[in-house]
Amino acid sequence: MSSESSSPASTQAQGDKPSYKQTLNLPKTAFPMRANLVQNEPASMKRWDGMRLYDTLRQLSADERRDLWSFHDGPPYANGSIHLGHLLNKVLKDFVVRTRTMQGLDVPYVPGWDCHGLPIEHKVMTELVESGKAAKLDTLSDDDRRMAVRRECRKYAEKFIKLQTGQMRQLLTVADYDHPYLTMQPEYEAATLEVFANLVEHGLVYRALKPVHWSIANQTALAEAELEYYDRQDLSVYVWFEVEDVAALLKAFGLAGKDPKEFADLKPSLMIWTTTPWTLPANLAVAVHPRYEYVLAMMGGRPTVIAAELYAKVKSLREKSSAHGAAELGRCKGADLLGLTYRHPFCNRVSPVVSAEYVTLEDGTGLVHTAPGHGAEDFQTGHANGLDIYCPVRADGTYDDTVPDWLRGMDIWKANEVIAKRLEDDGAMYFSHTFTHSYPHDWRGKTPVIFRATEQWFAAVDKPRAGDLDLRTLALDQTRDDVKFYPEWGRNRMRGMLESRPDWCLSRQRAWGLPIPAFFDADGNYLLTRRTVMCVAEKVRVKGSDAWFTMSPAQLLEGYDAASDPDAPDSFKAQAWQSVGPESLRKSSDIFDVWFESGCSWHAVMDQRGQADLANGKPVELYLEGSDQHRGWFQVSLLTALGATGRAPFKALLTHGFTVDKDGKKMSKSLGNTIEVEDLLKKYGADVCRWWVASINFEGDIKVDYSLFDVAGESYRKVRNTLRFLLSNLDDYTPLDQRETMPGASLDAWVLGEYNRVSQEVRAAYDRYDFRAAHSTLYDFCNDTLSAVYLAATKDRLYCDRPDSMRRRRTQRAMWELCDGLCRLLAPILPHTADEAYRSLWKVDAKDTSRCVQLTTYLDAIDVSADAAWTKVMAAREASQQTLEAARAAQVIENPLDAEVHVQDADGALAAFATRFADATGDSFEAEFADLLGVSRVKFVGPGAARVVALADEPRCERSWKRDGTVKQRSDGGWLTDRDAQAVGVA
RNA sequence: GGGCUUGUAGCUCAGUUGGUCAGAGCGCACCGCUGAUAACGGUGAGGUCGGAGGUUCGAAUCCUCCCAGGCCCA
Repeated sequence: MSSESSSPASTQAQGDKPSYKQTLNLPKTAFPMRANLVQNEPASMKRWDGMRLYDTLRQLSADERRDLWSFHDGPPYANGSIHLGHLLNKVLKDFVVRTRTMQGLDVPYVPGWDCHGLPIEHKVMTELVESGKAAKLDTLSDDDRRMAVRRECRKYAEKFIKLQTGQMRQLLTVADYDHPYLTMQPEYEAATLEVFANLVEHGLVYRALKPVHWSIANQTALAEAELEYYDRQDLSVYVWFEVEDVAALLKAFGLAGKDPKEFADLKPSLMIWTTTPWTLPANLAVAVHPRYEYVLAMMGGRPTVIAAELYAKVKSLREKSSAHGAAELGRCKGADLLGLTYRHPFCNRVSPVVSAEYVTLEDGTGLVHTAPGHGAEDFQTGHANGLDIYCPVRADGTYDDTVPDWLRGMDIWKANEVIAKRLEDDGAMYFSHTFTHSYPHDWRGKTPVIFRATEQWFAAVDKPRAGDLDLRTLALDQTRDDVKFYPEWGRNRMRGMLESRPDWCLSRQRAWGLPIPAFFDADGNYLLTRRTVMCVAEKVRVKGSDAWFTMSPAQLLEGYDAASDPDAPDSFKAQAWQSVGPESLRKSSDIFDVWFESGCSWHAVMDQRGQADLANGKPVELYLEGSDQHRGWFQVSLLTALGATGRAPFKALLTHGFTVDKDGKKMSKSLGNTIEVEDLLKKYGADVCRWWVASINFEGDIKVDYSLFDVAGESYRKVRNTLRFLLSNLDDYTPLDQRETMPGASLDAWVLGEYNRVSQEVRAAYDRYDFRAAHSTLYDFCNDTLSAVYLAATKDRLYCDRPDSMRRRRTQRAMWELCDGLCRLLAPILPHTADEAYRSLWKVDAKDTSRCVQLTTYLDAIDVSADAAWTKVMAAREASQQTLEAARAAQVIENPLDAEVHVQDADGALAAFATRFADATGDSFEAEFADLLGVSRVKFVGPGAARVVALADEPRCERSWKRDGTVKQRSDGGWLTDRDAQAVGVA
């Protein structure tokens, strides 16, 4: 308009351009648009540390007598840097702690580490070997050597605990990092022994043979991780085991017509195959697969039982003729062979055919030589069939005296040939040849390893606990009825694992761990009672488990008297022993399986620190770990607690899935698809990483890719900008102590009502650990309800109204509540950003620690009652947006402020509401609706009359850019609406 | 090989007990704003719900099998 350039207003403004800009209340805030998380999060951390946030929360809880809500951290292994799984796990735990804390509960969180165990010891031993120190250690006494290794292991664990603590703190987790629990702490070790003492008392601990990997060269047991596989030449033998009960054999193959006596002269036999002939003296059974098919066929002149599928293959090893079929006498299923018996080819005994599912048809004969003392599967089969765990091989790799005399004292490797020769001579060898295969070797000595049964300590799963049910039944009962599972399918999964788990082998033959406090006398009898364990526990509580290695049996048992211990074996009570005393005892050299230690944390941490009291029926509220812990920590914790107290240590179990790459594949260093936590933190900052965690469905596999963090970053920025916009419009606002009530007809009441609903939804989602739902509800609220609707609609009044107009102040009050409430709802997920915004809201400076969102609780519901008509208003708004968009597409208008929209008000509800609105607020509802659409004017019209009218010909307010029909030239020469004229103070 | 589990638009996910359940957000495309501006607003296109059978009047939703993943065992 030509008149604009000549108006006084324009000349009063700067230079030649007309402007009312400096008369507006434009947004202003110190809260930056760009978060700069990587740079700014450390400052938040420092501030929280300075105010001792964790301790302050505990103090606050004590002062306010908050209810305790106990949460228990499962200990990660003190080895290496934290990985994505840790990030996910620790952040989820932090969500739980923070959401419950903001609810007004007392939620202490003690982080822990699993410190003992093979991975560390192995790593330390490797370093000692490489540096040449290991050889020196081997010259020391057993106790001294172990102590030396243990010292190195402790240093190693401490180093990584420190490293991981720093990394976990970078994730902005709130925890008692000054007082973590470590499974190698004396008080933890002592408490572990206390639990063990209870298990011993309840008769659940026993000693039995079990095959382990054994290094003959070092006379020590080895773990899987200590094996290295190299090629080795061995003798592969196919051996006949002559059937004892020929009649039963004939019956199994449906050959009842044959005469057993006559048939027996043909020496009908089972054909087995093995690559370790030296284990044959320990053979106690032959295993078949119950569903496979077996044939009885002539091989090498004997009626031979062999898997149907392997018959031709094995027969061709020795017999070149192709007419195999003619030699077949009968067929049956493996199940039909069960219970048959055979004579050992050179030991004087008869053994049975048993069933085993692991029998395969890839190699051998389908009939598996089973030596329960010399193989893991053999052991299980032996157990299942009540066989002895027979192991005639001594620690030095020679046979003991239970084998035939021609083998006694012989080295097992030499025995391979001797046994083969004997089988040949006796006509029991069908075929043999040397072949090369991959075979496990000792990582240190590079010598071949064998499976050898050794005495181990076990916890019985099926034995009745004194005066009670057995652990398996107890565990199944409690996981069926008493424990909650998130997600629910965890129940089924864990119960399935409980149903099939074998007895728990508690012992390991290592140095870096908690010793099993058993004593042996010269005859091999052991002393292990509740009292002896408690006696040792006292020493351990003072000196740590090193005491076991530095103290003598007499010192360790000081204060213990076998004679008065009702549980002590008679041999230890006997007069003769009493005169010799504990000094004559030998200390056990076994340590506990590390799972036993971590499985005792409910007592060692939660009981001891007063956060739970299982014996008196106060278990922990929640354990939260990856779903692998259904078999791991959850299960071992359950078993130790049931064994010691009869009760489950937790009320609920929450599991998350595992991180996979963007294609859903497992992450591994060898595939090169791993992503480092350090890199994510450096690139995105903790709050964005946490925002990402909150966005995922953690129950299943979790895809991880940088692009997903980019998305999380974008989404974070939207929320941040909403907070920023709220803050920037509150710059000139101070909340009044007394809250006025919002007129229910006002838009502000509507948005606060929406906030109340969202707040309730978010808190309910937090309650059920549905962080994803909370995340998306918060996100949608910021974007949709606030950014697109409320903030867009109120911009005009905030900028253009008189600063202290009632309408503007009312909106500012609503915005204050929104900002305050949002900060608190966001705080569990975005601790840094929420606190940054919260502090900005209160305008406290960097050093000021008087305000901290983490010390608040969620805002109570705001006392408003929005007019029910707002639902219709918002629907009409959406419909009108379509009308507007169509007009824009038809080029009726470009800028919405050039438009008057005729809004369809079919039932007159809007018009009716307009009256209530005007009465309550003193403002025009048409103008309010125009703001909701971002247009200049609105009219309510009847059905079918919705349209857009262009207002380009009407004068435009130079201040608010509206064409609301009141624009005219004012006393200062500017063209203004009535409202703007009043705001500027011109007539 | 077994137990549990996952597979819905390019991406992340909603879809209670089978019947407007084919949805949301991001991304993308187009438009607007330029007084939230390394921002903001509006509109739109996109999927035979891993595959194949089956039950049913009707299935993403129940059953069977298969394919591709994950955890734990063997």
